[in-house]
Amino acid sequence: MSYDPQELEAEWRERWAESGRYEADPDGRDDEAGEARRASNRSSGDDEEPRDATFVTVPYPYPSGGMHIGHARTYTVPDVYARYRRQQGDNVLFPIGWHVTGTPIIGAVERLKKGEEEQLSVLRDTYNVPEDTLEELETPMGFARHFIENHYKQGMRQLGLSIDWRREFTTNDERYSKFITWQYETLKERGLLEKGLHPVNYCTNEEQPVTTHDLLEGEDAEYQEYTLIKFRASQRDAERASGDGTEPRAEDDGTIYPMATLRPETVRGVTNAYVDPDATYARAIVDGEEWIVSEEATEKFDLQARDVSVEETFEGAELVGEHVTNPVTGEEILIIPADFVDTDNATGVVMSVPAHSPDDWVALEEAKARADDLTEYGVDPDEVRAIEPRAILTIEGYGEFPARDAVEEHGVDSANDPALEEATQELYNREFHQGELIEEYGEFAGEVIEDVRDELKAHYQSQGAFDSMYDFAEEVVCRCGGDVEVSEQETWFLRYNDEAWSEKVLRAIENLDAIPETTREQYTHTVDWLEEWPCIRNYGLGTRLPWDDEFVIEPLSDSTIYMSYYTIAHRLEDVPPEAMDKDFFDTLFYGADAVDNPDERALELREEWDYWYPVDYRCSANDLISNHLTFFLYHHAELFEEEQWPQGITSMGMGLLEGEKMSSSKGHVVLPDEAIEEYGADTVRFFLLNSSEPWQDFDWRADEVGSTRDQLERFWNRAIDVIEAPEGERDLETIDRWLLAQLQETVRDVTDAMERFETRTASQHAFYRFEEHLKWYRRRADLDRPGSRWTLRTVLETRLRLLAPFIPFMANELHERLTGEPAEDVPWPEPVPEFEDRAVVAQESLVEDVLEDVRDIVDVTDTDPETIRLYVAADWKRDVLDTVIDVGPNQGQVMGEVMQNDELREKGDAVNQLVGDLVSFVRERDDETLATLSEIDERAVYEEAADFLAREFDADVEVYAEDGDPVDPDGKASQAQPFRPAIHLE
RNA sequence: GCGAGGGUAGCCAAGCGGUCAACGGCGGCGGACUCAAGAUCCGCUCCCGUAGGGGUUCGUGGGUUCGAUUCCCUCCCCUCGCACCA
Repeated sequence: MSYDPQELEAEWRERWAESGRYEADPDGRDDEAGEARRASNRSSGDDEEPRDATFVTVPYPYPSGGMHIGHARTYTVPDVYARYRRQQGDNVLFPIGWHVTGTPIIGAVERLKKGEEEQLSVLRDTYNVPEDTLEELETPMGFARHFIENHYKQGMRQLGLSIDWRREFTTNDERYSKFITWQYETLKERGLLEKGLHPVNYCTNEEQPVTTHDLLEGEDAEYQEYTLIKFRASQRDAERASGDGTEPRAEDDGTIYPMATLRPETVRGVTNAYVDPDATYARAIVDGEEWIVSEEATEKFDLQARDVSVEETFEGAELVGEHVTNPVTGEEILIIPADFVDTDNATGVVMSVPAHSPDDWVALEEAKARADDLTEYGVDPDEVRAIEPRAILTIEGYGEFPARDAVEEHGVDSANDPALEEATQELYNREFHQGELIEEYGEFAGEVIEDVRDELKAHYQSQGAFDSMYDFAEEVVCRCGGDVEVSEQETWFLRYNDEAWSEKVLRAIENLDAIPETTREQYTHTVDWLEEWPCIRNYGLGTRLPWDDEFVIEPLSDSTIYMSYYTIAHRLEDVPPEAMDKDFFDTLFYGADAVDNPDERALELREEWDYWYPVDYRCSANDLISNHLTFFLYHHAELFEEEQWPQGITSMGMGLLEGEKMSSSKGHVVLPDEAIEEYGADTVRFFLLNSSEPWQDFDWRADEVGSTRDQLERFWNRAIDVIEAPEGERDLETIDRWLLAQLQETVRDVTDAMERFETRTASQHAFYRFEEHLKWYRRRADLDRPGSRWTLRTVLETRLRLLAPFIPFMANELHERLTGEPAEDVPWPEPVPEFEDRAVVAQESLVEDVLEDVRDIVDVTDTDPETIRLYVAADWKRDVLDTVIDVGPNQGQVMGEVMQNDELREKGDAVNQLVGDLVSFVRERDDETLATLSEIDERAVYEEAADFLAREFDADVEVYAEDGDPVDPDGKASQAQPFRPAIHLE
């Protein structure tokens, strides 16, 4: 009966689907499927004891594309745990749903409808969507449905995931929306939602907010908050202007020239300003003040919720030569022209801090060099040449003007030198972390920038000297071709920085089983820096904001407590959506007393919710810790009682394909159904769970998957041999007991590992490590003996149960053939005390040691011995060992003790040497091992193994006692030490 | 920069104070079986070695210890997250 995974797996899938094997209902709430199942389930069939409810979840898939092998692991990890807990006797619920909220699916559909080549290629080539099906994908839910049904669901079924399919839903379902509506109404009522302004990426062409996915250029661009330093027009210019007849720009000192910087602390180092003389600037009334900024900037301010009216526009050249006053120092500075000014960046009026900015240093040098040319703008060249850098901080390792040092050190020779960028980066960094402000900064003097920047900024902001704006550092373009700017929009926020709320979450984190443990700190850290979260969007699939249906609740905000929805999702058919109002859910989650007139149906559902909740384990991904998983904790902490808070979260690593990141757009993915077709589902599962622990990254390498498949096939063939051989009887020899002892150890190791989600360790022990034991056993034992056959059957049965969570198809099939029942229907193994035997394990390792030593000698001497003589150490040596064990591994003390004995004293140096060796021997072993060893009759062990060794080396094997007057041609016998026999080959 | 994780033999990867030249897998080499190939089984796979031995190793440089791959510190390098994106 050869291994045919396709056929075998198809049968089991069929069987599971037909019997509703994984449909889980609360004990006591029986349906027919549950009855039938329990009747066939030995572990929980007759005894009355209720099973523990275990609830495992995994983030519902987002079907904006197909499923790949990385997803396969994500969903198989909880499946393995679910299967394990079922064998442990638990009632286990593992449900799944579909997340369609937000814009990615809509975006994908749009791109498809536009006929974008890249999108078509992903659909056609990566995900094998048939040409005539493409049309069905042209609506968002049509698109989602396709991937749900043809990819995810199919992949999950093929993998053998033990999902209760009755409970699936999408987040666009009417009833689900009712549930989310309840959630947000409740949060609003509790004051955890807040309305406010928030910066978003905004397409100026489409006139709407856009997501990262919508961007053509600048996908990685992040907007920054610039500080605006509000320089004011100087009186002097007004006078001068009226004197010489040119149009005065600054009629009075109320006109403001906002200059943007990311380093507000440099305000005291500004020596001059730059404008682009050829660009267009504007005089605008901004929030009631008169501002001079670039024309582009007026649009930005308008988008950023400021009240802007442009009074007039003019050339930048008109600003050149004017003077403005520093709002902090009161100093006047000169505006000069520069071609490097980008008017589309921030305000288009640039301040210059030559002492601390290599860019500005170089620019000033160049400005001075061409000062004479500036007369054409009416600028006095001497005034330009008189501009001196002004230092505002001190930093170790630099002179008065750090920018000059940086420029010199990096050998920057012009404004276009690439080294300038490097010099700037380095200096900005160092100044930020090490620079100390000079005395003029008063309360901030002597402080390191890093510590006071925010405070300093707030200080001047409150005085009206500073303001702020958002802008990108690079150009950002929408897929529609439109310019993307930062806009401030009215939005609703979840107040994740609310102190009382955060406190509760921190408590939830404390009590959480965070796997691996190192993630706990990441949760705490996230809670610490999390601010308000804008929880709505202007468009997308999902639930409308209950009190303003212009907005949709965004994906990370409608997926925080949906695990509770699984508990009732399959029983809502008879509840009309309109009945699912606030009272309904209050009753469901808070009980009959929570409302005046509790809905009977809700009360009934409440029992099931209560039965399954809390979530025992959520298996998720590392990169979701800082948002989804923390939000999940937030909402549970607020909306549910502490007993219903999540018990555990397992964070998973990501997947690589042949050492590289997977990418569906490049077609660099492996689809589960292709992999399953090629290798079988058991192989795919086993590879995914065995090649690394869940939280580590894994690497799908085809040749290793292939070799995993070979290993499983070999396992299958051996198992079939055992199953088909006569049963044998329990008539055990030492080597059988040795194998059974190893089996108990394995059961223990595997169980411990499973409890900690260590799927790699567990499957390694159950499979590979035990294969090593079997390898040895096959060499050592006579496999035709009835006792051996009994042993091999026992071992196989236990291992199949241990492996059933990993390779359920094969393990169930083989177990059923062996015992008449599938492995999943019998209990998880426990160590059998009768077979635990440290002594037999220790003895066997002596045999392994001797085998290895003899082989070493054979190799080194390149001989083929006819006779192998083993000499077991003399009794007195054993006595010395006992002394070392008694006294402890201390050379001096042991010698003192040993020298009391006249006989030993006579042996002199030999004893000293022996004690030295035995001291390290003892030091390297724990007490239990030593105790086990001291019970062993070493000579008997070798005598029993003599036949085996003779077979291995095709030689005669003689065992002697060193002190029994042995045949000793080369005088080797005296080399014997306890547990290390002397060896002679001839 | 901040937070987290990691750097182990040709590759992947375990070990996390002594039993470690370091589990296991892949690849490579040799042998058995076979007409042959595949599969399977056995052995070898840092260097040296005609007796089970010796030498040098676990990113770098220090330190703690009788003893460190394992603990502490320095530095270098890599990966992930840092938000309104699922």
